[in-house]
Amino acid sequence: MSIDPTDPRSPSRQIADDLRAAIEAKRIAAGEKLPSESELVEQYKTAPQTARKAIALLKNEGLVEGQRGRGVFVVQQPPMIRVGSDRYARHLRTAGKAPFQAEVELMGLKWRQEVIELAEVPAPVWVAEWFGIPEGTLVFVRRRRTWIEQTPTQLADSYYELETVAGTRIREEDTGPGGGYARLEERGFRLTRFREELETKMPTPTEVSALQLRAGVPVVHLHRIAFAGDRPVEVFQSIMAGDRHTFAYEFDAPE
Amino acid sequence: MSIDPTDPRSPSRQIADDLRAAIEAKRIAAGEKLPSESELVEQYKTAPQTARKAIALLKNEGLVEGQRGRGVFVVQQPPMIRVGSDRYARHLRTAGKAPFQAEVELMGLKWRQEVIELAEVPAPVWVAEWFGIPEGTLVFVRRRRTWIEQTPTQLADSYYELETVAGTRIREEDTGPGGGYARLEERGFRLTRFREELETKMPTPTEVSALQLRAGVPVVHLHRIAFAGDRPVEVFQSIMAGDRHTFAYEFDAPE
DNA sequence: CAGTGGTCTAGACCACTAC
DNA sequence: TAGTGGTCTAGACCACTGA
Repeated sequence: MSIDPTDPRSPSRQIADDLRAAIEAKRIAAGEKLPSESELVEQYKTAPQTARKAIALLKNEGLVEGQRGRGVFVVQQPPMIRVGSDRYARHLRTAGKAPFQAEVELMGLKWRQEVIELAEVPAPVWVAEWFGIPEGTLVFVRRRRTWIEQTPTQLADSYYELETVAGTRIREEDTGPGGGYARLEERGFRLTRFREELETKMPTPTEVSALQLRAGVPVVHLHRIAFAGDRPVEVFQSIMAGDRHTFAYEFDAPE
Repeated sequence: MSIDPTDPRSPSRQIADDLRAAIEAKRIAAGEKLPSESELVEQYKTAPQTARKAIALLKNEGLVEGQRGRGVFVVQQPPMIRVGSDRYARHLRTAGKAPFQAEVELMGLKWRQEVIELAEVPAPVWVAEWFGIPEGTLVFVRRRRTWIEQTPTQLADSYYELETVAGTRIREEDTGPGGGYARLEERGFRLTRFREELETKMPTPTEVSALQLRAGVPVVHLHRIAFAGDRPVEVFQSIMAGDRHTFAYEFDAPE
């Protein structure tokens, strides 16, 4: 392994490509250590900063992770949580499970929610649009962070019109068995339909620390609207760690 | 604006945070130029490499884009293509539109597909699993790249069992009006159900060049299985540019 | 031709780990 | 204490843009 000066790829790129190939061919397995910076310098006869840059490229792809004083290691992919369109099944709610909880417990994992904020706030534009109310009207928001085992995985905000949640446990820390959706149904909002929209992008630094994301891990922005008949009763936004979630939808062929 | 040595954030991070704030507050609008490297060096009284690193951080977030000889510019978000669960509607196929085509033309955009490979290949593991056949059995694959206007947006592979596509136009460059699904239905496979699975990750360098991705743009891996009754007739994989697609699913509340 | 970004070289200090 | 990664400083060359 050495650098080919006639290669149009820059030296740092060549080193990165070599290492990536080694990782993909499992010559360096998940959890194993990459050659150290000084070893790369010696192997490739290059400057330390060039070796560093090669490693930086791999970090930004989410393939490797540096640990100060120890080395750079091939990332162990964390277990994926499958988020499916069948998780809103009513039978789960009547069994006292909130949608996300059901999903996670199915995989034998421990689940925890941390309530960050319960407040009345002026409705953001897109929330107001779904509710069909003027922008800035007061709405109730539940902000929370979801943990699975020891890792945060999701930042979730649920918005409700004030009269929808007046006097319900949705305004309290603990919404009770079955979660918020169970409380809505008790209030007579029979949830009939859901709409979900997904986007992906790189996280902001705030998101990186709130979700303890490694470099090179994108996030998924999930928007959900829960309908009771034609009426949107909950508008939901979630930012989820991209390396810990897959999304599955199953549907019949529309006519 | 200057660097605070007591701040726990590193200088490059402080500069990046300042610039990001300016971008988010639209003090620097989309398409506008950031201060040049030398201007940053002067403003913050720092070394050029530190300013460079700050800019590199923003690039990896997909917020800015460097243009050699011109400057660093705030990224213009490209228009998003909405990929919805209603795009498989049969009435579109009978109208001669392939699913993706219908979606895109609805937005008034021009659409083009470039066939990369038509071949019989040994089935990859996950494809074999869905078809319920031994790994390595020969299957037919259509690999193609989809362009919208002047930009590539999707790398798509469709897998079929050999007997499913024998003697059909699915094996040819041009599948004819309504696309591959229309041909399957003509053959008697009435498509009744779809399953889609989504994941997101950072692209490989190969994907970066094939999709002409900017730094800091993740990709979405979409897997789809098309069922005729209980039988999977097409297994599909697509890698899509994360900054050009949103995904929308609408479904009734399961019982 | 001056200005700008992209990359490399060279050397330094710090924080942390493992022995 | 030696080895490792993380960051900064300093200086250089090249490729490209725009006046």
